[in-house]
Amino acid sequence: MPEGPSIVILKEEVQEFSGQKIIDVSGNSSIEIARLQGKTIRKFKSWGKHFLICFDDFTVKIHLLMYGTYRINERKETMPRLSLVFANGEVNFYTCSIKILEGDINLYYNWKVDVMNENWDQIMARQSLEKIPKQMICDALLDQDIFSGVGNIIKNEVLYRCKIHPESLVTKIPSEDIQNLINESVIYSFQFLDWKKNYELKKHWLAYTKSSCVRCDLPIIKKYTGIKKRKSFFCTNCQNLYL
DNA sequence: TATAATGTTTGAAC
DNA sequence: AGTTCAAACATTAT
Repeated sequence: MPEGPSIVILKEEVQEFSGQKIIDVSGNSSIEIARLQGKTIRKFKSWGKHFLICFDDFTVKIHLLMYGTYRINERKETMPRLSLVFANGEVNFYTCSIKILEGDINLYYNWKVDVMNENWDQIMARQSLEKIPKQMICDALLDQDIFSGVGNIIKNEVLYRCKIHPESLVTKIPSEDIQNLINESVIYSFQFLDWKKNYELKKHWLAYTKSSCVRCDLPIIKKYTGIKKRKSFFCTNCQNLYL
């Protein structure tokens, strides 16, 4: 379910509940959800893959992890982890991680590292990459403290677009290619957003889950790469390996 | 039916 | 004590 763009969609879909009072709360979350009863939602925010429900003095952080889902104005068969009912509807979250962050949300998050945030700072991304010269770029792209919101699909697609082999070492990649990669991580994330809204995300995949390269027709290599051992899909003919 | 998949935290092991 | 790694969590489509 969730890479950054999917959380942005979630945020947009619940806007009708922004400013609403929670008239009923339930769910099997381990947090003290009764605390939300009667509270008014001040704002919905997102930071990468984190979905944030902000109240006056605290914030509920929801992470959909790999299998998390949600329903708006409908329910699944299973009990929600968290269900919020308002005068004008309800939102239900399933199989997700939920935590409460006390106090000012700005003290928890650096908005500059969220590729889809208005405060995204590509200079900071460059600087962060300079601090991990020996890492593989496939790991760096998944680093939520550098490219918050980027997941395995975006990782693979951006590397393919930029013609960079996922196992390339950060410091060995030419500066222009690094810059291109940073730019594309944002561009692709917003395209992902549009495509997903139109239910045509998969149609645009060039490398992820593909079996042959659309540029040269040679086989796409599938391999668990880097420290994070997430699967990479790449063309050894079209993507340069910098070691 | 077994497998793999858009992810992260935790705690054991070293 | 600091680092590393695999297990755990959990759902659905192929």
